[in-house]
Amino acid sequence: MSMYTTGEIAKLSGVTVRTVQYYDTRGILVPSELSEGGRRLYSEQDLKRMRIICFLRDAGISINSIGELLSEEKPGPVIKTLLDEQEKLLSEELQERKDKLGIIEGIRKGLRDTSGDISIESIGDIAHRMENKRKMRRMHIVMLCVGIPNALFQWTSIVLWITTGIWWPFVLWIPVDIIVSIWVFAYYIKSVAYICPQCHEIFVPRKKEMLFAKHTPTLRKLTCTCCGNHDFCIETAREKRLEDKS
Amino acid sequence: MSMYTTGEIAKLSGVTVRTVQYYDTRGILVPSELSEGGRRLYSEQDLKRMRIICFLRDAGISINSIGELLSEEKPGPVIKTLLDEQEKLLSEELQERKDKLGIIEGIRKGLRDTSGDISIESIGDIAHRMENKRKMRRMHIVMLCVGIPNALFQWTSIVLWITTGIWWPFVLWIPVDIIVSIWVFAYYIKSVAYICPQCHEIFVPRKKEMLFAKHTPTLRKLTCTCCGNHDFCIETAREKRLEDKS
DNA sequence: TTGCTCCTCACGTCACGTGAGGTGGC
DNA sequence: TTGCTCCTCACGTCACGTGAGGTGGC
Repeated sequence: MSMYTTGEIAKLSGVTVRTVQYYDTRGILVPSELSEGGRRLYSEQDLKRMRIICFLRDAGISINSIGELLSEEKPGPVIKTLLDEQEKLLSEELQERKDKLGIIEGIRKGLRDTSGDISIESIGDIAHRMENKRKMRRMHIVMLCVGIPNALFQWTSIVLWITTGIWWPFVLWIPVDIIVSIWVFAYYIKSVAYICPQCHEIFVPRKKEMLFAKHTPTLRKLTCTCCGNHDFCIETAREKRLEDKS
Repeated sequence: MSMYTTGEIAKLSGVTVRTVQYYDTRGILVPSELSEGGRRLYSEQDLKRMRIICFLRDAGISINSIGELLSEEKPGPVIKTLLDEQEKLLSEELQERKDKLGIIEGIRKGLRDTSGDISIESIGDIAHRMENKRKMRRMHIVMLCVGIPNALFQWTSIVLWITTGIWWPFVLWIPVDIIVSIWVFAYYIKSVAYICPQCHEIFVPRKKEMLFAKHTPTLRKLTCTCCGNHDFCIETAREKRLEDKS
């Protein structure tokens, strides 16, 4: 029977000689013969095994796992768990790359918006704006998830009252509505801070002032706790360090 | 000015103490002070730098590249090439995961079709069938890419002849059509082999026999060059080792 | 004899994680 | 004094790649 040398096995299975040698030292594909001069000689069976190893490797399964799998008498259950684990891992890694690509897109956008020279600080600003956007989006989602069901129930109860004359669901819901509204407002107050346009400090305003201040979706007219300036301030997500102070 | 310890910097930027120490030894974030006892002390500036480092790291940029970027006076062009490279790398890695997930799906399907116990050989069979499918698909694509334009031109010239009486494009195309047809057939013959249902050997039939043999899209009635059996044989992609023999 | 292939060390990769054994600072 | 935090080695990770220096086989 003709035997294959290391180089032949490598070429036939599309790997380097070094890889074939490595699989030998790892005990995953030991040549079935050795020549007198100590050279590795592989049989047709070995080639088939090598093909299977490469196939599983192409699915991203580790050499250790392939070794265990191949030494198993009944590989059925082992391979199934292995595939499950591998699929989970790959899906996570896939999502990770997507997230990273998203960050890169964000940096690109931020750089386009940057006027003048790009400095290290401007990268920091981009990072801050992106982080802020992410946090604010999360906050808005939480508020909507609580607020919308509440509003829906309220409207439904009003419609019910008008169309059928059943009034008690509306009345019963009033205290719940008040509690939910207070919670949403408290959550909102606790989650944001403002950037003073005068001194650029990030500050947390007093709750009472915030409640009655003029505002747009992203600005609010407040008195800076740092420099005392009274003007429209940019809303931003509150950092953990500031949370202790409030 | 208050300074941060290693642990504080770590907590504020969401990494481990070990990572902060590592960035110091790598020279990427050297603490601006050391206490008398040799402990690292970080300034507010250091924290900002750390945030930028973490941000770029989250985009998957290597520590080396971040180091180079931060030591640059005008980081504009450097960051742009870095982002391009990183995007390319991530896209490749993304595709790689997708391919691996595809292989896992293929193994799953193959295992469902496997009757009886799952053995190492059955994994080999699945690998072989998948590899075969891939190669056959590639072959079919090449054939279609050549065949369809040729057929289209031929039909167009016929339509032209019938509707306007201009006959010469059709006549001129006849020799081209013959050459293309021969090439497609030669390519097809060169790309396939057949599995004998009797002896399970993969063989390459004689060209003449193949040309006139009865066939379906996946089967062809041939004489096995190994055992002489004459029956419908399964079409499969030809391996490189067999190509030399033909 | 001359290329070519193959052999075995032994070290490098990348961004940290994990002890071990010792010490600073409240 | 007692925890807690921090310090510096030093080794491990994963699947090989890359020389170096030597040798088998045509």
